Amino acid sequence: MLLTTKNKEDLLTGLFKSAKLLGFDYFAYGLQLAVPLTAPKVELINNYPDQWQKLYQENNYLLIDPTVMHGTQTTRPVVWSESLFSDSRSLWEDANSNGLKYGWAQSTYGKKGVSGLLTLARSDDPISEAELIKKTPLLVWFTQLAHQGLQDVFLPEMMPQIKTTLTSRETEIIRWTADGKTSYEISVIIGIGERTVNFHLNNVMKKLNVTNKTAAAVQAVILGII
Amino acid sequence: MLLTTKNKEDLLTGLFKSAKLLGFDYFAYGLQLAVPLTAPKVELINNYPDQWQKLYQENNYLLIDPTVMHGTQTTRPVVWSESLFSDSRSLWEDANSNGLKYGWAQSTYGKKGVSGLLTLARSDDPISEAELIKKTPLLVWFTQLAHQGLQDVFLPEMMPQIKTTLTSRETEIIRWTADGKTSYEISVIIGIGERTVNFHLNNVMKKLNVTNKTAAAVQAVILGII
DNA sequence: GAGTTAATTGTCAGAATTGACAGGTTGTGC
DNA sequence: GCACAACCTGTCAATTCTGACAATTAACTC
Repeated sequence: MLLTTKNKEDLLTGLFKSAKLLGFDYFAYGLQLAVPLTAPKVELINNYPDQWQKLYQENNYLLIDPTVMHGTQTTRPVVWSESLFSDSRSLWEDANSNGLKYGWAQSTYGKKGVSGLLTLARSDDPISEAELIKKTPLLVWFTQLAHQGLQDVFLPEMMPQIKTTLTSRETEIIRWTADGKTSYEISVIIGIGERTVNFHLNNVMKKLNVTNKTAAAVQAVILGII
Repeated sequence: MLLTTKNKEDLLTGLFKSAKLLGFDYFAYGLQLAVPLTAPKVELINNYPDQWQKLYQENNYLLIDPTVMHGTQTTRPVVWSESLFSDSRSLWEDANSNGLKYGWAQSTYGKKGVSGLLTLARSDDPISEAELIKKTPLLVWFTQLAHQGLQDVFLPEMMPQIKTTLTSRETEIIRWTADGKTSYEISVIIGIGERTVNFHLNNVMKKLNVTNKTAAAVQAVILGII
């Protein structure tokens, strides 16, 4: 499996092909960021039938998808089943009628609040216990590889802030700010003018593309800068 | 191993005893919080000789301890060795002369920015490759149990904020705040008076024991409230 | 019905932040 | 020597936040 490419097309082709080799016609991956907190960005990548993709989006199935719920709770793999979808019958039935009958999903949590959910599915041939026992290690490994690869490709464009670097003074000041100190207090603590503190804070806000200290501090924490 | 007690004394006694059973005279555990960001709280628990504890603290060895450095980078276990301590000779020599010669350490990352580092050490009998192969699974398991137990006991008193719960309105408002919205903007978004937004923000700040929005939003993110 | 929790709104003064105008210093690498 | 990055400082107006004084309404539990 050659998943080391940084090229988007090649990566996706490789993933779809690998999914096929693992016995699944469909490959789907959802990448979710922690930000913005009030409406986290989500990117969906898959080779599902167009009609199903459309249905899924129109009905906002993402919000009630039990495999997504499961993935936010734990990184343990889960196999699609009648009971799993008991609280979302319409989703289950629509999926079935679009040829999505048997599936396997696992989520991953990364740094910087990034989480991913990989799903493999097919129309025929239920997933047996024996198949699971045999393939689980491969599937888990595949999940890791896919997560890594897709994150590398999609994260920079989904989260441009990720590339920001702060100078040492900026880091120092945003850290104190995150602890709740005012500009004046920080100026006393590190022995510079209050005006200078605000100057640095301003630069941090520009770099992180936000309009106030609060958002800057939160971003810095989420990005792991401080 | 009975590590299910919530009683501090019993837990420590149990841990020390278990360490002994695993072949180590000394048990040490460091618990570090993410907050305050500028001076993260640290709690050290161990049964090292008093003199060594004193030395360690006086010389601020925590800041240059290579096992600590390693633990912040990765959760892979590490065995004490001459080369590991090559950049901190005095620490290594002082440890040796206090009977701390052979050791094993592993860190763990938990939720809410909590991380722990468990160390097992002894004076005699080097840790052989064979011993490692045989004991690693046990040691890793022990680390998990110790981390869980110690976190349960020490976290509430180290991090009283952890018990805070916000009402749904408060959560909603602090989330928008963390995204950088002003009180007025939030009042428009959710359709209430600006005064009311500030009232709720005030309550959040009181609950989290901070004095401004910025610190409140950062706390909320770190605590996983939003 | 009494007590509790959550949510809402009012006013106002003092403090802090934000954005926009610039300009000067220090150290590093080519 | 010169470009460049990082750091430091100045003023000022408009906006925003913080803390302190309360008070009312709705929903739920006992």
